[in-house]
Amino acid sequence: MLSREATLSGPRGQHVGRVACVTDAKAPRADAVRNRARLLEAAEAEFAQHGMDVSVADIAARARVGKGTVFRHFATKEELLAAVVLSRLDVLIADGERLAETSPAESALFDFMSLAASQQQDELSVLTNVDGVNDLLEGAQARLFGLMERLALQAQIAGALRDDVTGEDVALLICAPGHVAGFAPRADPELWRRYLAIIVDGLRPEGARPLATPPRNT
Amino acid sequence: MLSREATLSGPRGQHVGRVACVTDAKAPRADAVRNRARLLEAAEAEFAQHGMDVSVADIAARARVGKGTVFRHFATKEELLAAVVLSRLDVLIADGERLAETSPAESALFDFMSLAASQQQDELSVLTNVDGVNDLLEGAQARLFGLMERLALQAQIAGALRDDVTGEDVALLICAPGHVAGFAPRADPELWRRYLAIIVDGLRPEGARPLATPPRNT
DNA sequence: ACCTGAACACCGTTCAAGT
DNA sequence: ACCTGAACACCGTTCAAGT
Repeated sequence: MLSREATLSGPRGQHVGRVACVTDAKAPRADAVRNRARLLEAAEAEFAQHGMDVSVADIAARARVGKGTVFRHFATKEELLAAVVLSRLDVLIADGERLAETSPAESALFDFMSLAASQQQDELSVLTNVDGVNDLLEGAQARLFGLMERLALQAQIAGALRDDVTGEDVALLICAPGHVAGFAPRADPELWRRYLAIIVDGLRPEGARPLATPPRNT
Repeated sequence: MLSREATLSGPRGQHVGRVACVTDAKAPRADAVRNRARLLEAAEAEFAQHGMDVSVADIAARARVGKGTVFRHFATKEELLAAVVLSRLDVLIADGERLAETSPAESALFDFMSLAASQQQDELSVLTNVDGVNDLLEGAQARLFGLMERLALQAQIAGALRDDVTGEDVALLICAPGHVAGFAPRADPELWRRYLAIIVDGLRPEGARPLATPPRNT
């Protein structure tokens, strides 16, 4: 067998950010980890409330640290947002993986779509728009797409999902309901469910008509 | 049902911005109208290229006017964007009104959705997000929703559209394909067609399942 | 090693001075 | 009436000085 990659095939790739092994780099200082955690918490709250418009000064103030500290932990304001999104995405994916095993095959996919859409996840938008160098995000995206692929296949076998769509298709479509419903000025905050239902109907095999445009990787 | 369609069926609402009638306000100076036109043209090009990130300085430079002139014509950078979007939306709506009369009843709606989505219209996002006081936008939005109501009704009578969706539903959903496809890093620029097709399948009567959440005005 | 706030650069917006 | 660029305020980011 290939023993070169033995390190990779270990039980569960724990992904602790950087590979901080025993003899590797020195551990970060205590106040550093505390400040980082505070920043993430403050940023999540502020971003949720005011969107991308909050000043980093406000976030720093809420976290009780100096402005400069923000940039010691995160290269840029966008990267801070990305970190927040990433952490939320992590728990979402974990929930999805649980669903994939516990929920009945023909509903797990749609249950997950509903769960994901419910958190107004423009997450994916951040994931792909901060674009470029950030490998953390690439990883999370890949992991999400993997999960979706699994859920999609499962649903297709159960006859609940049309055969001509991919996991990536479904993953991308998750963003639509929240985005679309956000345009209705002062509407029922549950309006997104309406559009998710319509999209799901479009994903079911019953009314499916052949798709002209191919997915990403044919 | 909204029966105020009568006002819409007039001979082309020309919409010249403000109602500049004969005895009304004095006509604007010649250089003012020229500069306004230049600004709109420059802004359209720059926004299309760099998105909301362009500096107003760049736009002013391209239009060959001073920075201050921008704010004499448009209260804010966002309002300038809104004006650009509004003008594009005007021609889109005109095209749609033509479609409503010439195209066969069962395809006019979907043809229009395709047309609208093809111009990566995040237009609506601007329409509703600049929010508040801007009455020009309210007007355009109302006009668009009116058109969609007409197209939707037509399609429903022809049996091409499920009965439980409104014109507003369809109008909002138009934004989804472009938005969603934008998340796929370097994909086929025609990918939006794929998601439009799926959404349209969800809008057809064949596979429709009852919607739990009601539309805006019941 | 990490924290901090003063300093810098940039950009949206305002305004006094011009025509 | 409208144009203009200098000036202002604000904010993301950097950095020298502290511990």
